[in-house]
Amino acid sequence: MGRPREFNIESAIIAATRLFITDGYEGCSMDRLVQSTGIHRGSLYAAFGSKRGIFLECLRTTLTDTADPPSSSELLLVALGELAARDDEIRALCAQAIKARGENAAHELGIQLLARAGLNEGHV
Amino acid sequence: MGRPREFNIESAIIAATRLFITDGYEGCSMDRLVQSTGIHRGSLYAAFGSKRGIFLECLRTTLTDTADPPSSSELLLVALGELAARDDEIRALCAQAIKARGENAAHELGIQLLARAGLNEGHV
DNA sequence: ACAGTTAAAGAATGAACGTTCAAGAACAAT
DNA sequence: ATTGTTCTTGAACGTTCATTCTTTAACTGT
Repeated sequence: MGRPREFNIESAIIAATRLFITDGYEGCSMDRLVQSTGIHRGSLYAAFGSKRGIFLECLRTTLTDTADPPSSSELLLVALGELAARDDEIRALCAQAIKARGENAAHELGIQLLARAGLNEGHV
Repeated sequence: MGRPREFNIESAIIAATRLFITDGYEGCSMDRLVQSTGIHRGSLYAAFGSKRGIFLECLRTTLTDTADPPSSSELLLVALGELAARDDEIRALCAQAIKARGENAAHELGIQLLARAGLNEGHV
């Protein structure tokens, strides 16, 4: 029933995740999301409801699907830095992920924060 | 020569710093900066040149004036999370501050990141 | 063939953004 | 008193933002 969906929602999430990681949440516009996912505005809104909805789905997928913590930390970093303080649902997701990381979660996040900022060990 | 400046530039920096810390860089609009510093648009632009100029001055002041690292870490966190990767001048300032913090800079930043996100030890 | 339903497509919407500008006000120097 | 300079003030600018809406296309069931 109805016209079939032409885009793959999973690859859209992957593309959006990549963009959120490189540009941050506020730094990433819907225009860029439309452009980089290859999915049109209306379709994105029909599928996710809002920009926040897209991010939420990316975060959920990343945190549950990704086996090794380091690679899922990048989006977690964005969530913690820009969204968690003001968004209960996102904060809860973050809290859960951090608890799962155990003792040195803070240390690893700090390292990743520096790496993301372009401040790797030694070379300024 | 000329009309004397009526506002105190240092207290403007303090007010702006507070706002940047609570709202982040992108999350803090010029409207709110105008409102919370009590200085009018034109005057802010005359004094700092741009929104980035305001932030840069806040960061410089915070990093050099503040004796204890923890309290200056909050703005550093904002700089690292939103600006450093794309802004050479800000990245250089951050690099210097981090070098000065020594070995466990990353660990302390991670802790502060979690605190800022509202994820303090234990209570979710 | 024809409803009925769902997706694609992108123009349109209004609010919010950072920034600039023109007018007036307050001072020093002549 | 006049000129030159600097600051104040807030309206206005063009752009970009997230979101909505309308139209058209593609499919299923009758």
